[in-house]
Amino acid sequence: MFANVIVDISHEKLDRTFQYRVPETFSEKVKPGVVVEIPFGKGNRLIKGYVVEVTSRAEFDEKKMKEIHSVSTDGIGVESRLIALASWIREYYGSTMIQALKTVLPVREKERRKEQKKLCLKVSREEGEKAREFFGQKNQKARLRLMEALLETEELSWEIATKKLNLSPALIRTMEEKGLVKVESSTVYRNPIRLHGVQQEKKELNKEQRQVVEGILRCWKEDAKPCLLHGVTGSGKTEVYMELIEAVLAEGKQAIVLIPEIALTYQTVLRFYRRFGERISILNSRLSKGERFDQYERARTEQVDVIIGPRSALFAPFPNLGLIIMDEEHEPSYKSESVPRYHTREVAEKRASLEGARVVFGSATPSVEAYRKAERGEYHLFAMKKRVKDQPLPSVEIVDLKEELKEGNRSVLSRRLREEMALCLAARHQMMLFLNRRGYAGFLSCRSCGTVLKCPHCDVSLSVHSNGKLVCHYCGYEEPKKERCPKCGSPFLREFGIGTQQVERIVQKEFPGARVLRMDLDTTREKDGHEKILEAFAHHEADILIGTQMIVKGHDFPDVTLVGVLAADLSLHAADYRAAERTFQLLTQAAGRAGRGDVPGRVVIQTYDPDHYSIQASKDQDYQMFYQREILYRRISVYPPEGAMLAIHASGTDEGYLSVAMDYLKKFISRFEDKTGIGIIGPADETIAKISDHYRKVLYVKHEDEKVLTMIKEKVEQYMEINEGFRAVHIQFDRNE
DNA sequence: GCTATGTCATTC
DNA sequence: AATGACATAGCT
Repeated sequence: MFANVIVDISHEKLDRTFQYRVPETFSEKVKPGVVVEIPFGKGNRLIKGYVVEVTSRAEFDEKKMKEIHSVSTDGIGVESRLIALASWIREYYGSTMIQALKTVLPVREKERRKEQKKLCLKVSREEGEKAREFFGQKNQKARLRLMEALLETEELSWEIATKKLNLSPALIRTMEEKGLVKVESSTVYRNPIRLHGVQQEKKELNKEQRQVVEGILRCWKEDAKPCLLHGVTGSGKTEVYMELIEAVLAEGKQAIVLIPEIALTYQTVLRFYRRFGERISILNSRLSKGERFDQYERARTEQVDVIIGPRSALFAPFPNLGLIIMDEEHEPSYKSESVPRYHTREVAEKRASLEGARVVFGSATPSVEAYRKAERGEYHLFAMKKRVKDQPLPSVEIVDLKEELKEGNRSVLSRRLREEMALCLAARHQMMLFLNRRGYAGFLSCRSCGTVLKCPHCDVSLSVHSNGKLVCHYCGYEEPKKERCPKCGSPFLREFGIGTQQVERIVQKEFPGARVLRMDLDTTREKDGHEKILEAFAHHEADILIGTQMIVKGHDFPDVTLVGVLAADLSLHAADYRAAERTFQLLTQAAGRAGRGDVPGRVVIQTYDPDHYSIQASKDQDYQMFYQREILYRRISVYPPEGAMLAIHASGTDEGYLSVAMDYLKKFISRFEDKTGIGIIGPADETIAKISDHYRKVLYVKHEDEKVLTMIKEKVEQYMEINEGFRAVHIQFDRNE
């Protein structure tokens, strides 16, 4: 039996596993996550390491392999539990162990500890000067350098000594043995940003919130199942979370609060500070690697006991984790976009079960996956149906754009929406116009021959920017806007599709007096741009906010009484089985932005497909109706959660080669078809068949049981490893996408 | 030929 | 990161 071990030394070159033989006597104790002592390097010095994988296959010359020296008894720390989690991530999502470890044990890189080691003079100045002269006479340059530096600055950091003065560790040690210098190590934490003088306060819960809190606490006593809290926007889920956190802290345990990156606003953070003061730490993308590491360190040493942050906060190394809260559980940003492509919901559940912690998922529009589990009794379900201040839910109106077109209105603004906008402006209220679409600009197409201008490196059309350039959103390729069609030379190039920029122009023209703010990739590129715009809007510096997805999340704007969704079905036509779900969630959320103050809100949804169930359901804010239709669709097509999917994404620079490789892969997988009853779809081009000159194809494997897919994934990994032909093809796995 | 120092590859 | 192997400069 062999164990793959990562060594406890932070250096890039050692950032991989080493294989050791497991002596018979330890074979019981050695498993992923266990801390072991191993002989390492030429001197076989004993160092600590973490077992990452136990295998019967020797991946290294057995004659040269060393044995594990001993199994550490105190090896049940946080790290080992996180490594066990990484091991599961590797197996389930498909990645190398290193990739999994990197997501789970963040930044164990260079900036591990700052100014950890220092050198200083151990003898008096006179003796030091004597020594300096002695080394000078004997022409011992390195020793001379060290003495000179120490006589000058008194204290010398390890880094400067080894890098700048080019002193070897061996030399420093001999100097230490001679009793001339002293090596001190200390840990310095960088100070995180703090909010001072914030009054701690606690809000009284209303009856509905009270009931939910009590219900969840009761469930915790009975079993370890996660709880799903389905509460309409504005029902005060955050207060419930805080109450639950309080209960967990009272037991001497710690809590993690996960929120989508985009919702991590100053407002949210402030609310948590008010309640938990110094005991809380915030992780966000603005922290440097070092600062981030310090936050984790503060968690490990229990200087804080609540951490709030986006998906990476899930891996906070709390020694006694009691609760994981995942707000807006349905948010797509919880799915990692890089390998391992884990979903935070699944990993949170896994971590909780490994560490005996509780999980609470919350959402106004739960994901179909989570709701299905609640329906099956795998989660406890709680509902909050009322808004906190008893505000009525906004009234929603659907406008059929086909009708508008028939009556000769070709503008992006329907007559109904324009009326409402005029009323809203007259009342000095605010409104949000929501363009349900990623990206923004339209594309150029030739009216004579129909050619669409495309990126030469990617299979997407080029977007028209206001600066007069054509830009590719996938690889960044740019070219000046063409006057003539490159194919037929016709000067009649037309811009298709609309983006926020165009909407802004139209609104300005239609309502010249209104102050308009636009929020999209262009206006938020600068640091904090996102927050600044929302802040400005909150301070009533504008009447109309135009934007994409990003404006419907987070902030609370009490003066917003009108929300307009310009083209609700845009997200409906994505080539993705979750399109209807995304649309429903976005519309419900957008609608939830209206009427958070005293004046009831109004919502106008424009669409070409007014009868679609996800649009109808969002009109009445009827989650049940949406869910019933959607789960039926998933069941019929065997999509998750009514079946599991494994996507095998492949890319390569040679299209023909890639195509052949995928056919081979399909043939290989087909061998398991009869035995397991898996379904294979594809191979097919990805939605975007080429990005940055890399062709992309995808193969889907379906089965009711996810374990079968894990097995298939494992087989494919092995097959590719043996098969030389797959060298030029890059493969990534994805679960349930 | 010896020592102090610098450079480099290696770590299961 | 830390170590030993090896190369090289400057000395007796």
